[in-house]
Amino acid sequence: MDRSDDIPPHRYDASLAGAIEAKWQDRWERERTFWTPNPTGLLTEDPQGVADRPPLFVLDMFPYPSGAGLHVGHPLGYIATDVYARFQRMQGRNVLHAMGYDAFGLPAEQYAVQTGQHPRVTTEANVANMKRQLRALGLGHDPRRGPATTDVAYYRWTQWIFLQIYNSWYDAEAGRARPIGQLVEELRAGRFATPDDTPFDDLGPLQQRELVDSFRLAYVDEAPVNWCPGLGTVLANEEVTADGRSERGNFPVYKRPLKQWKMRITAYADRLLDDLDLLDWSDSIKQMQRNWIGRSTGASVRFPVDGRDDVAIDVFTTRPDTLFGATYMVLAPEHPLVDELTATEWGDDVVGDEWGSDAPAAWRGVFGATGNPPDAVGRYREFVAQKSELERQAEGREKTGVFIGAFAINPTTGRRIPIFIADYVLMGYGTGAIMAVPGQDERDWEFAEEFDLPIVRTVQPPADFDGKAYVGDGPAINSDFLDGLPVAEAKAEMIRWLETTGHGRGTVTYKLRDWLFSRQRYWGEPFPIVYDETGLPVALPESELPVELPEVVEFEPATSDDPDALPQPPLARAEQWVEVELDLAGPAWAGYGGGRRAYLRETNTMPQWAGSCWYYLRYLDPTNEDALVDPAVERAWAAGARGDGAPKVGLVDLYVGGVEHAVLHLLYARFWHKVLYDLGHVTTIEPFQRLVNQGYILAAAYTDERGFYVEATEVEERDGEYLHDGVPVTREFGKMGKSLKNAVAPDDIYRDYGADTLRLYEMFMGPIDASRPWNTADIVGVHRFLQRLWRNVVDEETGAVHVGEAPLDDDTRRLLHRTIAAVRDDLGAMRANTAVARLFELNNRVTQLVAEHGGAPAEVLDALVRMVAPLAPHIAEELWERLGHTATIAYEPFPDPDPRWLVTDDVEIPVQINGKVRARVTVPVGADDAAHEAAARAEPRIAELLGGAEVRKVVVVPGRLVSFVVA
RNA sequence: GCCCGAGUGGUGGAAUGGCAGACACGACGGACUCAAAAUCCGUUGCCCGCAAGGGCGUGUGGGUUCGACUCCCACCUCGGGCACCA
Repeated sequence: MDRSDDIPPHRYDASLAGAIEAKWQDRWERERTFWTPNPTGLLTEDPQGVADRPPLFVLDMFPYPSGAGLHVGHPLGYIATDVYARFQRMQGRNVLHAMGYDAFGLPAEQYAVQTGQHPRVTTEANVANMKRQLRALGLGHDPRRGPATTDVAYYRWTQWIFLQIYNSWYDAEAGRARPIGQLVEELRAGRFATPDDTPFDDLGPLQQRELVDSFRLAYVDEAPVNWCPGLGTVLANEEVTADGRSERGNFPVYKRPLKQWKMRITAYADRLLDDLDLLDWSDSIKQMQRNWIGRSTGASVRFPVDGRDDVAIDVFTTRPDTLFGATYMVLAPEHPLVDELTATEWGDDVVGDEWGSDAPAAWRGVFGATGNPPDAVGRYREFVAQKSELERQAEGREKTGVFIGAFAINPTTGRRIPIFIADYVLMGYGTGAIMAVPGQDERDWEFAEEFDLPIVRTVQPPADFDGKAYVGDGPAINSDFLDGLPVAEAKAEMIRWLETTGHGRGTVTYKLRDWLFSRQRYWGEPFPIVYDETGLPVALPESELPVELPEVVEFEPATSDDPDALPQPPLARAEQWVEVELDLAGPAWAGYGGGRRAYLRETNTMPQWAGSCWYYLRYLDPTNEDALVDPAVERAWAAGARGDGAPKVGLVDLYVGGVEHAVLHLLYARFWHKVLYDLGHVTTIEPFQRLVNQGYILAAAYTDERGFYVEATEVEERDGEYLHDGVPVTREFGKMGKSLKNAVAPDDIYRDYGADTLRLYEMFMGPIDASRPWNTADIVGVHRFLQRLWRNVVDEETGAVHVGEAPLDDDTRRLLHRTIAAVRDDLGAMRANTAVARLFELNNRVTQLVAEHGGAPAEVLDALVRMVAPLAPHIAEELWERLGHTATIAYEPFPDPDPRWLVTDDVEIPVQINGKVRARVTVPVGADDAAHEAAARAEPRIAELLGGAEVRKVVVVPGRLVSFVVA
């Protein structure tokens, strides 16, 4: 017999779910259900009448529109925010929720390289496919507010923001960015040093420009950068892995000095660090940002060079208290002073090319075995340059280096101490030079042992200490005026001494480096920058925006295996675009511009992070052609309060996304937001008030005996063994995706169960911030719930609605109101998993009532359907309509619990004897302690167990428990 | 090495000082059925016991408390971040 004949015609199965879902998605679109009104501008239309409600901005980290489409891991966060946003709409908020696309970037470009098809074509096709997949989930987004970063109308404003940053400088004294014009005023007023102390207006135009450019928040710098020939582009520090490879593609990365754009994020280090305290983010993410910024407090100390009064070496140390124990110095191999200290000629003397009679052979080591100091330095630098980052790792911490023939003077002891170069000192941190204190630093100890250098303890280790360098606390020794002081006090005292004597001062250093901002790619935002005949950059005026990407034949930068290959951006090949004649009126102080002249365009493009740094701002006012965002619109959405009622400092109320952006996107976006704040374009000091990092969806992945992944869908389980084509394979769990061949497409789940089931399953799997393994077999549980819910309203055979047939008994009423209270709490706190469990319980009760009475009380069904609406909106809309309502349920009030039904007359509590539960008794609510104890003692089993024993103590927690302690 | 986070039934998980295992999957048993599917009902942490009942139990070991999955100390395992950062 054909099975389908047996299925009742009105059963909630995948095909009915599909029909219901399509119906409501169409209707939401047609009725503009999720259009969110702005107070002014082009988006004031208010079809749902919610403009006066308190605002709430809910945001997802927007997706990259990949050609592979979505798998069920992607929408986890989108469903969570949708549930939250829908819940808040039912709580009376005007909710802004939308979805754009982060569409610049490598994959589209690489695909274009392979196929010759323009990246815009594939990008747009991918965006369309992803929109279709997301629409099928029933996400309540305002469809007008989701730009793609590749839209010219969007990246015009990315370029505009770049100009704002370029035309700003950081006034450290004021603690904020200011327009570049105000810098010129300050320079004229003599606030900052000028070359040779020449008054600013007496400097030549070129010198003026160079001086001003050196202050800008976006600047061109020639410095060692991460050059990745395999990708043909340079990369930010954040995009390079610990083993010196590109995060994308895993190609080797080399440090090369190249002229590149940078952004002065380091100017904001303190604010980026300190303002974390104002944000509702997880401690782990805050900690990751703190570590990345890496603020260390200590001192900078100036060491004179022996025999040279024209040079001194500045070091940074976090342990100024150990200065008496500094027995040698180390410079980074590429430190600029090295050449000078080993120069064969300076002044009238010739000293630097001799080892000197007091240099033991051990100091010269293998690199200085023959020849003079310049030879040794040259050999060592060559040795270091050859080492890839990977080799450095593999060698571990083995110390290498060489004495350079010069000595410095320890300012506390007056003793001559030798100067070394070694690659354990990094040019990029602090001053690129250290004072070495082997007694209190493990690395210095190892180096001192290797090169037979003196070791002086300046902190007394405990008696039982048998290690080498002692890094703990203790009284200072061998340190003259510091002796006896604990570390913290000794630090403070030494800083006082340094500042009094002029040998140094207290100071702060950061691990954070300026952000490398240019890439040699095609598919990114062009810079609004041209170069004149001086080779210095000139910013285009706003009227020249947008600078559109030129058409090119080849999209690929030159890639290479050769670490010495040079970057060749694809835009450089668009010669007609690069060479441009413009009439640019420059500022008077710089003396350029005026009349049509030839310029060359910048051929680098911006990194993918540029567009994602500010997209949330554009969601506010996506069609505004006159401003990034209308100030009145920005103010309106910034006006909300935090959950606890305190004013918020971050614009976005709730931001949900993956933890992988902890130090990339989230740091860059905070930086841009703060610049925009300083310049008066936004009114909040932070972009994201509350951040939730959703976990990953994991899935079983299988490897064959060679270690290769096999298609997870083709693996069968037999007697606890996993077989692929009959061959045993090994199971592991990993993040769902293409690379592990374990992706599950949402389209398959829609087809078998419907989108509401998928939404509910993803929410029910576990807490939002935990990773959870996907298990298709578990989906039937939530699908059955929806079937039962459906059947509790609609007769499967006739399609008729049956409600009101059952009386509403007190137990059910109590369960109803307890459920309302719990679900409301859970959804407000983004604990959808437990909210779903509560709804299961209530629905199971309703199912019993329907079985007994042929229908459920209308009051219960009404509340149940409202509570289900945020989680499974399509079925809720359909049931709501069948229950006789005409308007969408999306803005219906979420049910309120009736406090009278949250309390009961009696409560059953446990009775413990010596901490073990021995019985339960029922006591009236509000009974006093004595009544509790009496009820407990009256319970036969307790009476028996207490028997003649001596009760030493009775603990009563009214309404919770009674606990006897017996001897 | 340093800094976070996690460890609870066969499985996903719930409980944040007060009845451990809510809810769900799976499994087992039953009703319906010629049969199966679907649906509905029941049982389901482990051990002893016919039962009443008892013992054990939240990674390991200790501690605080009348009472600990929850707080404290030490350790183990797994996951994440950083890593010669002076």
